[in-house]
Amino acid sequence: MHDQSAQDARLPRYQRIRDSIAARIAAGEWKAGDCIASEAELAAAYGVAVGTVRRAVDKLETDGLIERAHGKGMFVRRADFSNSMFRFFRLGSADDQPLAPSAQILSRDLMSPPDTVREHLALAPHDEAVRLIRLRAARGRTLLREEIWLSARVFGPILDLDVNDLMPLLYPAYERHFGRVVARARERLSIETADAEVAAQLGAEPGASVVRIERIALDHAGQPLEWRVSHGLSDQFVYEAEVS
Amino acid sequence: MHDQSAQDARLPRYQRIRDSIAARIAAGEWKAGDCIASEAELAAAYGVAVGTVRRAVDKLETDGLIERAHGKGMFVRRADFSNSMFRFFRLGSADDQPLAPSAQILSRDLMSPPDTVREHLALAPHDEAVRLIRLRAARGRTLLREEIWLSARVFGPILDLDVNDLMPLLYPAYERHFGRVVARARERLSIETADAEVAAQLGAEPGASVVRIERIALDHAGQPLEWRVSHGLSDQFVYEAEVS
DNA sequence: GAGTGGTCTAGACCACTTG
DNA sequence: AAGTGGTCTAGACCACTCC
Repeated sequence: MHDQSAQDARLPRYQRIRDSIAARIAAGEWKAGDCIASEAELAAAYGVAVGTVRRAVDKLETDGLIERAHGKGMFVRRADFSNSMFRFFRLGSADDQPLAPSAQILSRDLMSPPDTVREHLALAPHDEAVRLIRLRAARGRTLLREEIWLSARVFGPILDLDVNDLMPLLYPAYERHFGRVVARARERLSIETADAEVAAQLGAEPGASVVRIERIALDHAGQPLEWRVSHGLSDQFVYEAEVS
Repeated sequence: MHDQSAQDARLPRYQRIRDSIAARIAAGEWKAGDCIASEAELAAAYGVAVGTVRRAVDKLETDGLIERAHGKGMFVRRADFSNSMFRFFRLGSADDQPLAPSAQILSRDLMSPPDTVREHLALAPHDEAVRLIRLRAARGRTLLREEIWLSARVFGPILDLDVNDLMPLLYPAYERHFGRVVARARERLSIETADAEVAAQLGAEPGASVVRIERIALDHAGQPLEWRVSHGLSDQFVYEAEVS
């Protein structure tokens, strides 16, 4: 259990309890669909008032990790919130097939990152980085080609993990193996023409119009965890955002 | 003040208080940037415990209507839509010229809106709507072609206003002339090929790749004010968003 | 009826900002 | 020092689900 924030006395207790419960879910203590401990049990276990536990589970609920059912209990959410595929593409709208987008990791490399990556991940001058190349597909069609960068100092051991430990989703794997929780992200979209490599991997013509999505993923403290550049076919692409 | 939910005894009190405060902001009692009443004052005024007021303002904060500053107070958020152009395009990156994007209103019409517009604006079956077509340009290049729909019941007089009263920006004009404040919006992006009209107005070839931006603009109470479909040239397009 | 989450109270103490 | 929001407590009572 790599549950740093749960130990950090600077954070409020409801936050530490929230992170602890999130880590216990991530560690598999409660699996998707399971009913977790009741509010009263959690309060007793953590030695706090019920109201404090309620604040923690309030946050877990808005974060999408659990669902609460009045009179029944609190349940680990089945649909994983960190699956960005569904945020990016209109798929399975007509027939309500629960399509399972696949992920295929093409490569994992330890390398010296380009300056832009170094900057986004706040790496020191000679720090190395891990680069993953991954394809995401659904309905037998490759929709996303992702280039993912991580600090080797933190995520180095990811190179030696069994590929299945990184499936199907990466963010839960970060939490499982490294205790790092992606709390939020900033994204930047633009339109490009595909270069030869991206075009080949997406099954498109070089020069085809593709969407470029840059994403910096941050933990609850605002520290950068992951830098990602994804390219997607534009014809099925859709992106939704709340602006204020 | 049509503050139905604040009277509906079926809703919890924190919800009714939240709606009441939202309505008071929408009515102009507190304007953008203003410090609203303190938690203690609100609790006394509504005759509830401070904790109940806190739940109400928690919701207002996550809804983005107010910001809270520890030790100072709670402030009405200033939704800054003043330059949506800059949210959409990378311009003037090299030389830091504060370029002035221009706006040109091509047409203003009273018409029966298509069903999709009727739905987004929550119009009654025979309500009419106002449609504006507007071009946005910068650096001598047309970058956005906007199709803007408003309820004629609310915004009908916009047809008779001097065009200069709608310049340079529409949202401030809505507030000036109709007292309607855009508080937030939902946007939906996708990629299309330009049809003949859009291509001509953007100075592109028909079939060129363009960005389609749908936006529903809402007031503080969540009522739809404006529905807008914009098309932009994709080569200079960039879109930034915070995800959580 | 027992157990669950949902609402609400009335305080305590702390941390931050301003005068 | 006074006023603000932030955390936390220890209860009360209600509404819902399941046995």
